[in-house]
Amino acid sequence: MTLKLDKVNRGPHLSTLVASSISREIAQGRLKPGDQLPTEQALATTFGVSRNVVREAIARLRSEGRIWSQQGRGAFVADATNATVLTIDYETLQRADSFRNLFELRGMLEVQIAALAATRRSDADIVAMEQALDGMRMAPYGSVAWLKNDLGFHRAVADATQNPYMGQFLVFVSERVRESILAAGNQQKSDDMARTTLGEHERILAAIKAGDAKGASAAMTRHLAGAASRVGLPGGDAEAASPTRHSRLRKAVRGRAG
Amino acid sequence: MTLKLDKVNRGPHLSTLVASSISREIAQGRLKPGDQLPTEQALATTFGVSRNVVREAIARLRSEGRIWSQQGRGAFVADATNATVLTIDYETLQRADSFRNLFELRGMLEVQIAALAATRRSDADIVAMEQALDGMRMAPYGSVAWLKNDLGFHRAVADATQNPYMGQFLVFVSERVRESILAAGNQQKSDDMARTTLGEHERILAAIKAGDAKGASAAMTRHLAGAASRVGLPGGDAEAASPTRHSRLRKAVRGRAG
DNA sequence: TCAATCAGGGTTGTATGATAACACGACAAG
DNA sequence: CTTGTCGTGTTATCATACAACCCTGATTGA
Repeated sequence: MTLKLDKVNRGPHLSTLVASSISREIAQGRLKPGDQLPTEQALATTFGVSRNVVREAIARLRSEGRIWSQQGRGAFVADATNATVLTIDYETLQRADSFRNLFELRGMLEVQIAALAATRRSDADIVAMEQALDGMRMAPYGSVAWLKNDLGFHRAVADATQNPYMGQFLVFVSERVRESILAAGNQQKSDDMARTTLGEHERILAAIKAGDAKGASAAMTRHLAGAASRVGLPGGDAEAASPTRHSRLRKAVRGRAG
Repeated sequence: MTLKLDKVNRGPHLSTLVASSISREIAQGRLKPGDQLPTEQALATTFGVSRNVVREAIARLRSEGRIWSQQGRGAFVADATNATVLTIDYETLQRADSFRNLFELRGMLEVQIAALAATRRSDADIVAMEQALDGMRMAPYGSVAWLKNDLGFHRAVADATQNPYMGQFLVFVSERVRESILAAGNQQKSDDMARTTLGEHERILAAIKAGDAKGASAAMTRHLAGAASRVGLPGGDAEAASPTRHSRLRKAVRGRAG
């Protein structure tokens, strides 16, 4: 509760600043689970805002499961596991290792998603992937349309698992990865990259189309390694999360609908 | 915008009801991305609440990335990919296939997390796992303390990957799995289950301790298959997400090897 | 003594009105 | 056609008031 908000800072809403400020107090342990927050009035005066703004901030934290409040008593910090939403604040996203870690997590998900998609994909899923691929072919590399279709392809692969949470999680992680790339700001593009990336996508699609789970995850692993190197990351990390290292244990998974 | 809130309903906050109501409008497609929401005043009158309540609801939706607003213009529905937080509402959680899908996602994460943990774990990570295991041994099966230490063990494994997002995601998914179990309400417990579960954990720990990535993921796969059957799910589902999909191996494992 | 009741202050939940900041179109002046 | 101004509508914020509720402690009654 030390931060005094500066009115000159007129970027985000005041309630956002208050919320992230309280959030930081919790994350850094100055407010522990079970602790009672200062009263809304007290928060309003310490932050130099109206009680209304404080209430909007608290409503936000409450919806995230970070705090809970009871009329007549006050607001209290909730247990960490009570968090009902998963959020990565921009501050964390900017840390140097954030990109690497997020990329690793995404690789973990995506390599297995590709394998599962190969065994479960429907014809409609294939069509969605091909449409996204066409969208990438027509857009310039790195453009908004390109990125949109790139994400759309990966989303289509995830949806082919017939598990809606796969797509939800993958898109979330992928968006965070993209943001952390922007935060780092180190990216160069070339026509060669476009061709390479498209080829990687095509190989993924071919494997999924053929119902080849092993081939799909392998193609995805290669794609992620390539993507890693394209944004200046040693490609070995994506592979560490891939099942390729357990290849002896795996068998070719029988395809379903041909 | 058809719902008229009933004041008699005094469970959650009014802002929560308004937020979920608008949220539903978006989810069901009656409000599409780019659409402008009614003015705060209009929402207030249609919902029969004060403008203050509407603002708290909007603050919440804005923090979730579902809408964005600009002073002097209005509030607009954001693109689906703009979601800055990952949230699974209780309504979705109650659906019959939710548990199965979440369990599959968790398995995907956890099996690879186990392998990665085996190659990266520090001594402190091992200590944390052993502490959680001790906590499980002393608590009655299914008790709050037991569940807490169970989650603690899996969290310790995830933290052993030295990637903070692993634990963050795993805990989030695990909590949703637990909630969906509670929503389904089908669980029976026995002392035998406690012993079996503990044994599964011990084998995971042993493999991680030995730095055996292959063994760790295999042990985790077995554990998840066992956990699935304990909550009345065909164990094959967890296996579908694991890289050790191998029916012969599974047969050999059945009946507590090692 | 002990238990029940009640009054009071403090806190959150909600309502209401007002003002500032901003966006946008209409409209007149050049 | 361009530009500047103004009026209107909307969000962002402030300030105040009241209702609902919790907690505590005093009062009361047995």
